[in-house]
Amino acid sequence: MSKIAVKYHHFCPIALALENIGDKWSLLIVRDLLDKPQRFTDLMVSLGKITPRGLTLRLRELETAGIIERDSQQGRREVWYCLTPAGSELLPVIDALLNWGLRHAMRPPMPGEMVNPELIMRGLTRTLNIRTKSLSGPTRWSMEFPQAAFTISYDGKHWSTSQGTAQNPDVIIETTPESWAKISTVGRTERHQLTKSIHLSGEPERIEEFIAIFGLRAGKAADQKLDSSLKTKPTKNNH
Amino acid sequence: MSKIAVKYHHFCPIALALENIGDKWSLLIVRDLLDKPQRFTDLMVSLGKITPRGLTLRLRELETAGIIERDSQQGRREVWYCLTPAGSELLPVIDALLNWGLRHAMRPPMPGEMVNPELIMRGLTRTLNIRTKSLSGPTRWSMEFPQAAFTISYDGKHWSTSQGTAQNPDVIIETTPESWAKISTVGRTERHQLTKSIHLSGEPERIEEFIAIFGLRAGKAADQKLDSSLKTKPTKNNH
DNA sequence: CTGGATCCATGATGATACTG
DNA sequence: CAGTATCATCATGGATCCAG
Repeated sequence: MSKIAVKYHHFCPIALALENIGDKWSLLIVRDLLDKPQRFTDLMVSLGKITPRGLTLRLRELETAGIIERDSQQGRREVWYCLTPAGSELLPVIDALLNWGLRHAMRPPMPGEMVNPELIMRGLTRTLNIRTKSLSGPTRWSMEFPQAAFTISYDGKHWSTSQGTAQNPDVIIETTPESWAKISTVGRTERHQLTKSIHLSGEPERIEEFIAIFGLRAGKAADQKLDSSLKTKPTKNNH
Repeated sequence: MSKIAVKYHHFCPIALALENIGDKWSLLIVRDLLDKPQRFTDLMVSLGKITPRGLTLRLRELETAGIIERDSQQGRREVWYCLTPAGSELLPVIDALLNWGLRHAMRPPMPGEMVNPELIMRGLTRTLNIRTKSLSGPTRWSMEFPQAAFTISYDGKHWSTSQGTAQNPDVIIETTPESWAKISTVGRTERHQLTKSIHLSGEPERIEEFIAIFGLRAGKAADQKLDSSLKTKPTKNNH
C-alpha cells in the first residue's frame, strides 16, 4: 500500500499546501492537467520517467486531496483525469514557477531530455508577454514543428497561443522543438549561428520584425539569453 | 556525499525550477529566509523536524543553485544564511502557495504541531488584505502573544504587520498562537465558543469592529471558516 | 553553545515484468 | 488502456557524536 504522507508538522499554510502538492511529480501532473484532461497513458508519456506505480500513487493522492478528479464511465475503456476547481487554483503556483524557471533555471536542452512542443509554446508565450514588444500592429505567426503546428497571436495588447496552423500568418516559422529550445537558451553569438536551423517565410518586413524580436541576426540585439532577458542578468545553472 | 539530483529530464521551465526548489524542505527554507536572514540553528528550530544533515544538504544545494548565500565572517561565531536576488524572486511562488494553502489546506492545528507566531501573522495579514473589509478608517491593532507582540495596521487601503507592540492601538488582542490558530480554522459555531480564549481591550466600538470582522459572536457572521471565506467554499482535508 | 558529521533505519521512488 | 506486483535503490528521519 501507499504511504502518501509528507508531513512537516507545521501549522502553516505553505507547509500544508506542500503536503498536498510538494512531492516529486504532483506539480508536473497539475501542469499537464491545466492544459487539458489527460488519460493515464497520456501522463505517462508527458511525464517521461515516472513509473506506472508512481503515477498511480500520485493520482490517488491528488484525488483524495481534492485536486484532481477521476472520470471513468462504464462502457468506455479510458479513464480521464482532470482538475477540480481547487486544482485549477494551483495555476498561480505553476505560473510563478514557470516565471522563475524562465528567469533563473533555463539552459540548452540536454541529450535525452524531453522537449515538449506544447511546453515550448507556453514558455514562448509568457516570454513574449513579459517583454511586451511594441509591434507595428496585430500579428499572427505560424510555428510549424514536424509533429504539430501552433498559432501565435498578438492582438495589439498581448500574446496568446493556440494549437493548429495559423490562417493567413504574417510569418511562418518552420523548425523543430529541439532547435527552438536551443536557440532560446543560448547567447546571441551562438543564437545567430543557429539561425540556419529555422526556416522563415512571409513578407520581408514581417520577417525582419520576427528576427529583431528574437535577436536572430548579429550586430543588433543585446548579447543575452532570450529567456533571461526578461528583467536582469542571466543565471548560471551548474548541476 | 550528497546526491542532490532531482531530475525530471524535461526541457521545461517548471520542471527545471522544481529541480532547484522541488525537494522536501527547500521552499520552507526560502519561506523563512524571506522573512530575514537566519542562522543554521534558527532554521533547525523553525523547520522543526529536519535533521542537521538534511539541513546541511539543502543549504548546500540551494547555495550552488544560486538561491541562498552563506555569510560567515571570521571573528564571528555565527553563519548567516540569506537569499540572493534570484532567491528573493521566489516570493511569488511562496505567495501563491500561501494563498492556495489558506483556501484549500487549512484545518485546526494538530497536537504536537508547530504553531509559529510569525507565520500566523503572515497568514492573517494576507487574509485581511484579500477580504478587504471596509473599515471606519485607519486602524491599528496590537496582537499580543505570550512570546511576542505584533502590530497590525490598516492605512485605509491595505493591511500590514510589523513586529513589536503597537503604539496607541485601537484594540489590544491578547491570546496565544494556538488559540488564534484554532479560532481561524473552525466554523462559526465553534469559533464563537472559543472567544473566551481571547482577551480584547480598547474602545467598545473598535472592539465591536474587530469582533464583526472575525465573526467572534453568534448570529452575525456567515458560518464558514475564516481562511476559506476568501472566495468560495471550504475544502475538507482528510489525511 | 553553534555548526555540523556519522551511522543506521525506514520510507519513497525507480526499473522491469506482467495482467484485467 | 490502465493499471499491479516485485524487487532494487535512493533520499530522508532519528539518534548520537564531535570540533571550534
